[in-house]
Amino acid sequence: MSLRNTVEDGDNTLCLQPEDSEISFLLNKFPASTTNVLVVDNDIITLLNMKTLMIRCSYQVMSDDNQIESVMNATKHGACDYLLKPINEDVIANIWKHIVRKRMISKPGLIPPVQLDVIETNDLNQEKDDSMTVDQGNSEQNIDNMTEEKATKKIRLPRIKETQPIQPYLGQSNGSDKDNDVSRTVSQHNDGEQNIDKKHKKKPRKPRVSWTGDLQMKFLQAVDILGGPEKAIPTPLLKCLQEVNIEGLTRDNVASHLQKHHINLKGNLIYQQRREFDWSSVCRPSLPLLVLNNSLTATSSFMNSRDVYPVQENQYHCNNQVMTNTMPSLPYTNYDQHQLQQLQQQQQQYQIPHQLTDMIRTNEPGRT
DNA sequence: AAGGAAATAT
DNA sequence: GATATTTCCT
Repeated sequence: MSLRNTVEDGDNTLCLQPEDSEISFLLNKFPASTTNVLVVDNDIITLLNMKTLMIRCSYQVMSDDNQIESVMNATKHGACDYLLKPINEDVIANIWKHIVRKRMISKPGLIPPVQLDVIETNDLNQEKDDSMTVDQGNSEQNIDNMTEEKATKKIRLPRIKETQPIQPYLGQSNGSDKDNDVSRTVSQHNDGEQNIDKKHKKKPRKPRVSWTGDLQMKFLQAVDILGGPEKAIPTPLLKCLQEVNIEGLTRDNVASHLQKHHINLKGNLIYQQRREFDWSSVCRPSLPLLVLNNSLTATSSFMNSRDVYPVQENQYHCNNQVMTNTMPSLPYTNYDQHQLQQLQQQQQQYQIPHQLTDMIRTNEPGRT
């Protein structure tokens, strides 16, 4: 299955050049109904099924094609994606993101400032739930446990800083009534006793930046531009992001997100494999194609789990782990037929390794 | 200012 | 309890 915005405009330079007016529209929601999808398969039943799915997701199905050549053609013309079945509906529902992403890459300068998805942390919204908030009260105990624990690692003094005469944090005490809840009573009790310590002088926190959607997408692009996660460092990263009109981020925001990004990558078993292949060289000018196999769902380790973003680079989920497929991928540059065939053969030889999944199972701690 | 870790919010 | 994000420290 290949996907592109249209195959009609004949030139094979990137023909995805959004108009200004189109862009702001895009940033909010890409209209599935203007996305043309070419479905290719040699089985007519599959074709029909796929067509149904596509239509259900409001895509325009141009044709149900079973010609390999169509794939090649589409690829040449900038297909964003190439999936093997079976494909679940989530994948389909999110196809449009590729187009948005591609457009962003092709015309970063045109993109209007992205409004950060900021979550207001209103102190007064404490009233939302009563689910186990005991922690607040316990945190003092924790400090003791921790210091003990830290002794083995690094000795770092707990952050206790008293600057001003402590002002008891009343934020939640005015929670009207509805606190017939034990946890709260407990914590309040503690506060009453020894509020002389700890950081009760709550300095207002910055609103949280939510690294989802466009922001995350651009973050990843910026990381790529800087030479990958190992080379990217906060300040240049911040500048990159500002260049694509993302404003309002601080260096700290970026640094911390980068930190998390690193942690995520380290958690990835196959990270080493990934490093062996210089993806950045492939990904930069255009995205690699991805082949999905069996029921593995591709996703980005960088996205939040609630974000369905099925085809990010070359990763997929497997047994709750993010795996990386090291198969060489097809960039959509102007390969001649022969080169394409060679690459395709390489791809076919490469099966997403069931050995890997087996290996992981074997290494799983035995359950009882 | 980078990197890392604690604190805090979700 | 786990994660995400901010804040602080070296």
